[in-house]
Amino acid sequence: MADEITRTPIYQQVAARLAQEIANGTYEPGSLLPSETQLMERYSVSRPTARAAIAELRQLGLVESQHGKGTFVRRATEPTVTLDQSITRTGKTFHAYDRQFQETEAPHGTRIHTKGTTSTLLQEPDGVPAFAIDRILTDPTTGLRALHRAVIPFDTAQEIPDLQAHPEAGPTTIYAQLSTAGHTLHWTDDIRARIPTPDDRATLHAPTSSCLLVVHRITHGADRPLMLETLTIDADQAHLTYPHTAARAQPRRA
Amino acid sequence: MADEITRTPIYQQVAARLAQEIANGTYEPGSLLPSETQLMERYSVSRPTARAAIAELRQLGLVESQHGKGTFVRRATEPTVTLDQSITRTGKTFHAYDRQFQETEAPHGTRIHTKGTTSTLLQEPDGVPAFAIDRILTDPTTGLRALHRAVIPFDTAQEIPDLQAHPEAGPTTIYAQLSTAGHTLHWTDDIRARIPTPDDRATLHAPTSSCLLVVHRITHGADRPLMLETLTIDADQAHLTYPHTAARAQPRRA
DNA sequence: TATCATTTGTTCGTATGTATC
DNA sequence: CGATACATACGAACAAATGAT
Repeated sequence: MADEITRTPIYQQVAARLAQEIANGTYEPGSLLPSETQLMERYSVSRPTARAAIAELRQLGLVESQHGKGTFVRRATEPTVTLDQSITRTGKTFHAYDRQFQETEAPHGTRIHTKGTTSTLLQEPDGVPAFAIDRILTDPTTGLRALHRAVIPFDTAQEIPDLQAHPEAGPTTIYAQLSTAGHTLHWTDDIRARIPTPDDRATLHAPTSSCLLVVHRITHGADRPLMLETLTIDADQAHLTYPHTAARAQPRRA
Repeated sequence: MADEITRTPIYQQVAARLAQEIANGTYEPGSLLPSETQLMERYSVSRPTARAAIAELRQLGLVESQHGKGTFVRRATEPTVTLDQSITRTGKTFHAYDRQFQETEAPHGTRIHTKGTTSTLLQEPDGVPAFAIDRILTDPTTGLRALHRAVIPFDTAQEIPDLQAHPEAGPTTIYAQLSTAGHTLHWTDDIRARIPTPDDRATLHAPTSSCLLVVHRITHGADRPLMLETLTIDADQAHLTYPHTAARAQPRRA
């Protein structure tokens, strides 16, 4: 690289140049990037440097390497699955995003004590006993997998016999139970994003995923949070939509 | 590493072990991880292997390296800034998240032709002429920076003299203008997450950021999309909240 | 089926640059 | 200035996956 003065590392210069060539179409989506050996010759760098440049592109999500085959330019991949996050009701029946998913495995319930973010979102101290029900949801048309966890404090479950007997019911079923028990429900969705752990990638079957969207949905009664749902999806494959309107401004609760 | 049989790479074994020791508190948040030289001795590996292990932890967001000082265990960092994404109005005045931000620089307007995701979200073909107004917003209490881009098709601007004269007005101002022009407004937020480019990191002043949250907000009139806003923030520092209630289920527009 | 060339993955060794204290 | 630490860069070797011969 003809750059002796600036302090930009060589591998970043190579990466930047390759990124530009991908952007302008020199290397087309789906095509093979030059092999490490070829990059060594072309840019007069060592193999570790060529590898570092490719690693940079991988981290940016521009390319994908396959052992024994080569490094491919990733196709610009817009998230395809749209998750409408609005909740609707018709009479006593609630509808939410879980309607578009199938359960591939039986839900797995455990008893936990809340802590950390869970406690914060439920506005409870740490150590409150609760049911935790984990599910793997699958979108049948695309194969997208999502992780769903529902956390139901014992306090909430105790009010409602049906809920206590079957905490592993689906969220919309629980909404209906809470509603018929006299609660006026509203929700707060809390949306974050984070890097997947290797475990996340395995359970979501998304080995190349780069970011996860995490939606915490808190179901509120009139005075306090009643349950917490957490939905985790691959941000490369799915995105969220929220239809909404302007509400009349009102004095906020403390 | 006493592992001659399994095919797990050594650097991943070291990384997994360090990750566990970080999780169980052997290495406390904020403390210094053993240096590369120490890791070489402790695990009987070479420097590149020790470095690869640390790189793995960096990618998982568990540690942060500082040139000349060492590698530190990152404090478990919950996003601190909460962006309430609801829109409220009092009379003719609209309020949105932009109320909690300051503009550090003057907005930068250009004329563009829509393409790609922008066209899709505006439900227009590619090549439609539009104003694009870019802003850098700053939360004064925390220093969080956010990127904001408003895309206003000429079709929308032409209806409204004030808007055409000053397309660089803030979103809530534009909502008011559209509303007084007779439009009944509603919004659809489209939420995605992606890895930051080096440019993103620079403009957001978030060199260690791992994921970005991207919110596309489409302002709809009665029949068609009127404008598109895009808000980009560091997911490590901020999260979004959407308060909502169950709407009556209604037949959907095609 | 077996072999071989190609390609990426892993691991070692070593040297130099540069930031920090 | 020197010691320590991470960053960059080169060279070399072998392993493992892939596809073609």
